[in-house]
Amino acid sequence: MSSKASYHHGDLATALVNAAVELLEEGGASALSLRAAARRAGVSTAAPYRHFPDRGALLSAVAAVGYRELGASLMAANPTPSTVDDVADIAIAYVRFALDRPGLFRAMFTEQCDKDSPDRVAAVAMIHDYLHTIVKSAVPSSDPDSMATAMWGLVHGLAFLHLDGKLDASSDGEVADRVRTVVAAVLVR
Amino acid sequence: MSSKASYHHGDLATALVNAAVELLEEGGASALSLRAAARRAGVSTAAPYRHFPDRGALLSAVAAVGYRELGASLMAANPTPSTVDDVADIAIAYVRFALDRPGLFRAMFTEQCDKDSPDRVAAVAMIHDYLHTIVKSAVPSSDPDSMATAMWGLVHGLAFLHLDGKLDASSDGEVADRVRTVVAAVLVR
DNA sequence: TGTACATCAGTGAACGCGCGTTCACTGATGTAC
DNA sequence: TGTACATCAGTGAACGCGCGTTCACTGATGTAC
Repeated sequence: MSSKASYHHGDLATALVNAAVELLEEGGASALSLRAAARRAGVSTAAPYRHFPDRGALLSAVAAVGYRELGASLMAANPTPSTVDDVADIAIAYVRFALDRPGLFRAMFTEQCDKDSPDRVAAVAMIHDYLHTIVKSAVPSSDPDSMATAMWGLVHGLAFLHLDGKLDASSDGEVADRVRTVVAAVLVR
Repeated sequence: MSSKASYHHGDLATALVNAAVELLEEGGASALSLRAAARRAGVSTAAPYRHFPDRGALLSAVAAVGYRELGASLMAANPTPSTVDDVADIAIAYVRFALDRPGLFRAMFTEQCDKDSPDRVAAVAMIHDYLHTIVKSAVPSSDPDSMATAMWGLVHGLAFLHLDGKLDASSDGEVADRVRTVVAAVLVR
């Protein structure tokens, strides 16, 4: 943001995280390295170590950003869900996020999870609680906790199966239809 | 098997795949390399290239083995499922496979899928069909296709959420209970 | 049954690569007086 | 307002590493006659 081409960067930590997210989106999970992020941020190889103790710390920061953005996507899809169809909107948004930003999505879930990072834990909890609230309000059930976990498992699994080519993801519309149908099959009773 | 310590190995291709699976199970997805597999098979760095054109080919072979073993685990869990509880047995077996062999499971799903490998495609289809048959016979539904996809998505998602620490996987018994409860919440109607 | 030879499956050395991380350093910043 | 100095955030060169892949090679195998 502050485009001062000075010796001091200004906000290298943020710039590195942004760079890392871009790398993830362009080149997949394997494209993320401290060196590549530094390169993209226009800074020397050693500079990141002023802000992150090691590679894992950068990765945690990136994952935290990912969780926040996933949360925002879900809420944007349908701010006040009250029917099964509303819930399906959110399910579709979850799968879409994975397909639109596969590198980021994989980094969030596939890499080792350091329990240490409070940012990360909080972000995960937020998503879980959100799904919980939604399911509770839109899907009356005798066991809403299990229903919420089922919902998370279901959308998460559908996301990965599409991402990994086990379910056809070539048409956005078909993916959306499939997710909606599947969610309906499970929730409508 | 043929323990001839000769110049010619006998069945290097198989030995390399086995070595790769072991590496995956011991060190996770990052531990799999052509060089490491060669090392473990007791063979020179260049030898694998007599049997696999490149790293990806080895990976595909490994994935194919994984699919076959996953299929076997599912069938062993409950050969003739006819009730929702029987289906839950199979769901538990799916999640357990992921937790018991995380490296292999990740390699099967997380790595790039070359559509070329017929072994791989066939193995995936087999699992899909199997779940399909099970769900159809044990869970009457107006839309059995969607129900089968839901089932796959659900168990796949639960597997990854446990694997990545989003759901507590520290107790085998609790995991099994959770999976059973969630499956019941979705299937019982 | 014995020998010549093509083929196959290994060897080992080398290539270039990008990586994470450390080091002594230096330029910029901001605070105390 | 001006200056001395501590602190902070960079630099750039270097370390050792394991990787995928290629190369010219050689030992073992099996087939034709």
